[in-house]
Amino acid sequence: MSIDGQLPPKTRLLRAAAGLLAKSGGAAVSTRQITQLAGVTAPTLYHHFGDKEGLFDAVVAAGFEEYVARERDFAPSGEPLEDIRRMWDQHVHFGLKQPELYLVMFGNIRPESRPAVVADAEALMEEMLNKAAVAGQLAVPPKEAARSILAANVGVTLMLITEKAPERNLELSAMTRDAMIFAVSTEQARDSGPDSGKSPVVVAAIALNAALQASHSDQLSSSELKLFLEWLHRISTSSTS
Amino acid sequence: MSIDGQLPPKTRLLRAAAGLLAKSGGAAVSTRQITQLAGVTAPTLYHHFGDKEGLFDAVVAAGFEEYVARERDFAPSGEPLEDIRRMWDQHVHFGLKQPELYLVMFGNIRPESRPAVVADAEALMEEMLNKAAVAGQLAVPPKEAARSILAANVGVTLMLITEKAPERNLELSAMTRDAMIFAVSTEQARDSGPDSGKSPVVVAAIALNAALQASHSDQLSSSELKLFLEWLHRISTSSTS
DNA sequence: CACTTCATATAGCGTTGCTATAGGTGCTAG
DNA sequence: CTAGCACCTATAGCAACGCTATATGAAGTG
Repeated sequence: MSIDGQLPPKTRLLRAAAGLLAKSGGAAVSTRQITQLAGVTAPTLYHHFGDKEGLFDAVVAAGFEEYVARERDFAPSGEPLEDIRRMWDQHVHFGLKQPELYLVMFGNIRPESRPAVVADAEALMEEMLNKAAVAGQLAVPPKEAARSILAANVGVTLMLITEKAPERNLELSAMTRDAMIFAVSTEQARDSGPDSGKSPVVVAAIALNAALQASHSDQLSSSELKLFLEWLHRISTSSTS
Repeated sequence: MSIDGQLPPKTRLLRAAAGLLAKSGGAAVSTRQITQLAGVTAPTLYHHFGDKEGLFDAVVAAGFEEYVARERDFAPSGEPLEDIRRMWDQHVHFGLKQPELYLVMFGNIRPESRPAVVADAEALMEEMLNKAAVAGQLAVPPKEAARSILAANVGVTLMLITEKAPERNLELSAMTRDAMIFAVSTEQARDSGPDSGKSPVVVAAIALNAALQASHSDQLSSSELKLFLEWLHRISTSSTS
């Protein structure tokens, strides 16, 4: 059960901590557990890492290296904004694959103390956004864009982590991702139209009715569609308000 | 320094915990600090609240009540989307004004365990988005929109909390907020290129869906309605390939 | 060999969340 | 008035925590 080999104690501590952190299911991991698994006593830990957080930072640094490395390998596509998209997805993927490690990195939030790893992640994203800016695809300063996107990215990942695996809906991520990228990009050609009005059930039903007839949606079979339209007609001719 | 008056110990514990939590600057607050300030001994705490987390949950519940109350008071403006905007801002404001309380509510993340308060906040936002959906202003199902917006909202707030107060840039919040709201709304793509945005069918279906759930129309029997809603759901979640 | 330096161990401090047990307090029943 | 009962609170202390003062061993250098 212990981590032996003739590896130096420092390495054994790192592996023990990473292993326990990965298996613990988010529960707290004590220094005693770590030192015991590493086959080492307490002072050794504090000699090498200062304190518990120092150890965790070291573990996180290793995890982040892996994260960044995968990031950079994939980087060189022609489209900077497409790279950002992939960066977002890998961020989420990393968080869901190693939730405990991710939470040590991004979930350990305290006021006025920003973990170094956040700044690193921000720098990485900013660097990529810079390319987009050079290409004239950015409508916002890269720094602000990076912070904004990263904030949303972390928020989404944290929310997905709190969900039980089977229920996870990655659509949430994709949608938020595209919203953020679209918002900072220059491709928007918005034109706020004169909208309005309230549409109660009847109006909505009428709109749907018209829209359905005009488009060839294949979400419903023809027999289903027929019955659907009949009900729709019933609703839209009723006088609810 | 102690909380006296002749208030019952349960109340004193709540106030002591809330007070310490607010002042502690994010540092951990111990049960001994709390019980001492409340002028009470340990077993009293555990008799009333079960454990430390139970106490904090109670404090959070109170804080959330305040949060929701302020929310609802401001709610009734004409424009649902404007209400969402204000909701976002109040969320951020609440987080920055009481960071410690906010972190207990939203920052205490663990895998597979979603705090009840998150679900409540999500429900509150979904409720508001429903109004927007009824008005035909939503291009996405309210549930998904709520989760997405809330995720980004929490992410931004957490990021702002980690910054030291003087450096806080609320532009980050405003920008992310508008990006998310814009993304779920129908105001985009009104003049519309080929593949920009959802088709009218989808928008109408979403609006009708929300409207039907809001007003109990009796034009359809319950079994018919069930099937009808199922089809509607199929349409409104279809991608605009 | 003496001396320094680095690395690990022994033992224990102070604090944490929590609890087994017992004692008070106020109520209703006889 | 007293007996019993349910509720609430206190005394005292356990096990686990992060961490450290101090000591011992090993390795290299003059």
